[in-house]
Amino acid sequence: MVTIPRPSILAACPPGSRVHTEEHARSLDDALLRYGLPGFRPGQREAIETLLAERRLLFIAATGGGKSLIYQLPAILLPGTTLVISPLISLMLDQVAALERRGIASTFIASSLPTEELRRRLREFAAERYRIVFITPERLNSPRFRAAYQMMRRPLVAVDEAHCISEWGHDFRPTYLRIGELLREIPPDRLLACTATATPRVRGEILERLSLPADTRQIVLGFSKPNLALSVRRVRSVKERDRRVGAELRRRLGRPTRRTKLGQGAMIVYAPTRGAVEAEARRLARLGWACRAYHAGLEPDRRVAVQDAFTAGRLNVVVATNAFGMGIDRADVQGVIHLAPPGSIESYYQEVGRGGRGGGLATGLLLLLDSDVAVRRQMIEGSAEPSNPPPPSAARPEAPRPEAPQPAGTTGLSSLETEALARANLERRRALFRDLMHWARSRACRHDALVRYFGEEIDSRLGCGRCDRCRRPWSRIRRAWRWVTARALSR
DNA sequence: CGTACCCGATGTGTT
Repeated sequence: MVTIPRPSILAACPPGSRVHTEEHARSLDDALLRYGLPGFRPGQREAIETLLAERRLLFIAATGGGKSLIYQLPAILLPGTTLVISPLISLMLDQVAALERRGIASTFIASSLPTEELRRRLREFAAERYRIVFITPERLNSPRFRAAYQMMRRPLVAVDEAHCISEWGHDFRPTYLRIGELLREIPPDRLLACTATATPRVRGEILERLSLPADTRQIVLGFSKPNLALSVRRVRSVKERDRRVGAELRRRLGRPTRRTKLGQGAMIVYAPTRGAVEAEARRLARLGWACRAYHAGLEPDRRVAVQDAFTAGRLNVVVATNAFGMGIDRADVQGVIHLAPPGSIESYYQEVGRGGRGGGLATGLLLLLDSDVAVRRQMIEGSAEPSNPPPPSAARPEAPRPEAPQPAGTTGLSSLETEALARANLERRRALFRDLMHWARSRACRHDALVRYFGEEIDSRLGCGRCDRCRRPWSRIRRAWRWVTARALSR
């Protein structure tokens, strides 16, 4: 474990800026009006005030809980350029579009831009023409970017989707683990991390990796999604799995139809591999559903087309790998089906949480077929091979790579250390999957167990009343009994 | 056997 001794990466701030006053509060309301909103939603004002007064905050709220306002409002109030670190270029596009509609000068800087445009934006950035600039964590490595930012005012850095630090940093996108380190020479006055899903453990890791003190205030608005009706079904064969999927689609959407509209309902079907996605999408299309496959192996244009068709309501079923999700905003998703278990409760919660955004009832059906569970296990075991396993020799025969056992350019780790990290990461992923399977097999209320996993206290032991566990007869009787005894005791 | 950034070495065709 690499621990960073520095207590804080925040820049020293003039003491006056920490004082919170009546005047300050009024300027918040003014800013909100200018922003175009009539009032704060629960928790938002407190979060912004905390960020302004204490200069650091970990903010956790379900999707739609108004996370972006927590950095956007301070960005309007504070002089200088606020930086938002975001995992996906597609997310940055959405955010910039939304800010432009509000008349806030913002942009993103990413490799997707033509060189000339990239240069222009860097110039404008350096001249502090933007209120908010979106970047990926990798951009913090760029010398040109760093040099520009170093000369600028740095009121706030916000790490959006901060769970990526823990979810991706350990293997897939290592820069996520180094954000704190990369900010050391360009320290912002304030630092905000926000996400919709993080266990207490992950929250601790986020703070640690960002070099924020462990007592940094955490505002957690809650994980409960009572409108989700969750169930887990063990299935014996592919045939039975197929039948369950079809039945669930019909139950939620009615008869298969190719004519779909926004508001009529939609479903997301998650599959573990690209191959399984393609196969299932073909099967469902044959059955008459307006459905498309989505995974990272598709042409970029096609991915955008499928996502747009889904959010616009021209499709009501998407079969996808975990590539589908972040930034998907459709209110009438009535259910999420998992053909196979994802790698963790965090992933499951993120994915199933794409249902019921509009507040209506939505179902989550997780199917467990032994061979699919095995596929997930293989993915976990295979993923943590020492660093990136080189592609099979057939892939690029004419590219003679210089003998470089260590890509030692960025990390100064010995092979022993990298191996130890890989092993720890493997253990970590095994444990995450164990937790998911434990949850799947547990007899507790699905909803309550999920919420408890994320560290939220549950006072009512009555269950959600909607999940498969709560709907079993013995469970209903026990619940009724508890209710009666609780009432009797309270007299 | 899934998830995404990065701009940099190399090659091909144009004026």
